[in-house]
Amino acid sequence: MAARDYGQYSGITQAMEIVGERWALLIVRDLLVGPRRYGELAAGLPRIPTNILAARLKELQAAGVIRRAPRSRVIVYELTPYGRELEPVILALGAWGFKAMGDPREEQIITPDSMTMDLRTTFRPDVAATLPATAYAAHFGSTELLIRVDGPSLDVRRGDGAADLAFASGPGIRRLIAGELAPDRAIESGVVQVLSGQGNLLHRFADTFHLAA
Amino acid sequence: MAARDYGQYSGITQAMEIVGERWALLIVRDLLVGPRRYGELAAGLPRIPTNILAARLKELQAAGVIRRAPRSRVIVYELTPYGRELEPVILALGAWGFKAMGDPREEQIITPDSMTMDLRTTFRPDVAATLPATAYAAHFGSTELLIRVDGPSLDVRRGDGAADLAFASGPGIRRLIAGELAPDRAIESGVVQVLSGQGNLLHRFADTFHLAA
DNA sequence: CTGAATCCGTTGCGATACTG
DNA sequence: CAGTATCGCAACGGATTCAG
Repeated sequence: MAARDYGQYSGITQAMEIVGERWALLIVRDLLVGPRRYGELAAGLPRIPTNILAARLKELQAAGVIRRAPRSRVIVYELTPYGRELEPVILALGAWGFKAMGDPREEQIITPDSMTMDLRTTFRPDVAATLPATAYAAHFGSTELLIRVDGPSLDVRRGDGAADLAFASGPGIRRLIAGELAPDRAIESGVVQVLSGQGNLLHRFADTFHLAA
Repeated sequence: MAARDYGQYSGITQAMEIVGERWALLIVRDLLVGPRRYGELAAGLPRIPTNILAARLKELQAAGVIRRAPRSRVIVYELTPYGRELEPVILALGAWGFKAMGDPREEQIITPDSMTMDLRTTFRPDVAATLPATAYAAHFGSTELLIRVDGPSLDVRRGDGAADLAFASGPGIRRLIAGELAPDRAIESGVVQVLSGQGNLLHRFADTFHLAA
């Protein structure tokens, strides 16, 4: 820590010394979705070496950002209250990065947790509050998310369920959320495939989840 | 980039691939205060190796976060509009880290730019708007800042100037801002030394710059 | 089978020296 | 003053092995 600290006394350097190491904030991101087991974290961060994951978990624990908790016979990792206060940081960073996203590279995948946080990032509670409560079932490759919007509140969880609109999409969904692609065009061009429900509900989805440039 | 990317298609991983490298966000932090020359950046980041600074500047430029600009015969680095959009990220990170700060370690220093951003982080525009316009001259070791609060707006610049309250302080100022130390106690205990003006203006300062736990 | 620890090759970082 | 070059080391990446 002596050679790797920033030698400065300020809020940002302090934060960087705690969560500035590679992978640390991505672990926090996934834990913002919910408590996770070691293997679940490894699965959500496909390229993380197992020794690095173990090291980060220890460091984040020592810093009071996460804790190990026994949950019905197995260990899960979860954020402490202080760790949960990183949510605004993750959301701000996610919004900033979202604008720089292009088309996905070959090896880039979408995980349920990363998609969940991207949805939280782009969610507009003020807009949603003016719209009727709606449930969307979204299929991104093999990951299925049930997205429930009710007034200004958002709930995303894995799995399927009753929904007003069910659709499948690849990474092209980003262009819909970014406003680069109109909902109608998204359906016409096959970027989004409506599986059930009225296709024009995709307008509502695009209004609810949107990040202006 | 192939071995060091995160292999995921999401806003946060995209952001981390651009500004996630060591030192990158600290460079952005200092540039949020204003355009800076190479040597000024090096001086503000005392422990950064010069080759790393050069490398980061190139990477940030390539990513469209900063640009080199000629300013009256010399080159300065400045944020692009997109780079400036990192301000909410830096402020959120700074606020989070601020809460974890303890007493400074031996080698930790305070730079004018880092202190300026810490002040911006803890500035409460809503509170300031209810208070009279006030100018503070703050001396932290060898760095002098002129802090002008006028309604909900804050202006911090280096150097001295006419002020309603001039004071000197060491890193103990953090405890004042964190609310751990009352303004009166700060003066009594010598943590803050009033150089000119009415000492009770320090109350106003503590109200204006404050971060609750 | 999950949750790691170990080993080793590679890369990025830290420190210092050097150059236009 | 604004970088570039060099070198040792610590951290990372990948695979394998080990413990509960």
